Amino acid sequence: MDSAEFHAAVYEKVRLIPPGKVTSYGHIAKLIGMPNHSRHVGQGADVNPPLPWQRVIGSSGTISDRGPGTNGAQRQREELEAEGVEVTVGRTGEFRVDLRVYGWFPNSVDDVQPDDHPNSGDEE
DNA sequence: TCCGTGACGATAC
DNA sequence: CGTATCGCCACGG
Repeated sequence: MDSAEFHAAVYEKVRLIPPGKVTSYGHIAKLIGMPNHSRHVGQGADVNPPLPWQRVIGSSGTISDRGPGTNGAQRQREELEAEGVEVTVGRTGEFRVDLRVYGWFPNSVDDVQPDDHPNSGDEE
């Protein structure tokens, strides 16, 4: 698979993420059949069109910080909250989403159905 | 070719 | 929750 195909595959998955939900880079990588390319998923972020990357965060529910001076993470937080996603802020200023509530991790995009509730019966 | 680096992941402590 | 280590792979120097 070429890098172009890779990015295209990532694009298809990311655009399927429903509003009010978030997933992780690793899961996107798994969906496209490359579970070890988690880092490349994010790496292609700047070469892809304006995808809803705000819904793609780390496996721990943390939003990556692009470094000081960048308001990207802050913007993502606002975008997510606008969609109804509760974003918390740690003492070190990191943004965090509760994956137990807002996580979107279907076994495959083929498993995603309009009438389905992939997150039903959660909580623990 | 090797090395450093990176919107990552998982495990160990 | 924090740091440390290893694994993964593409890119540039």
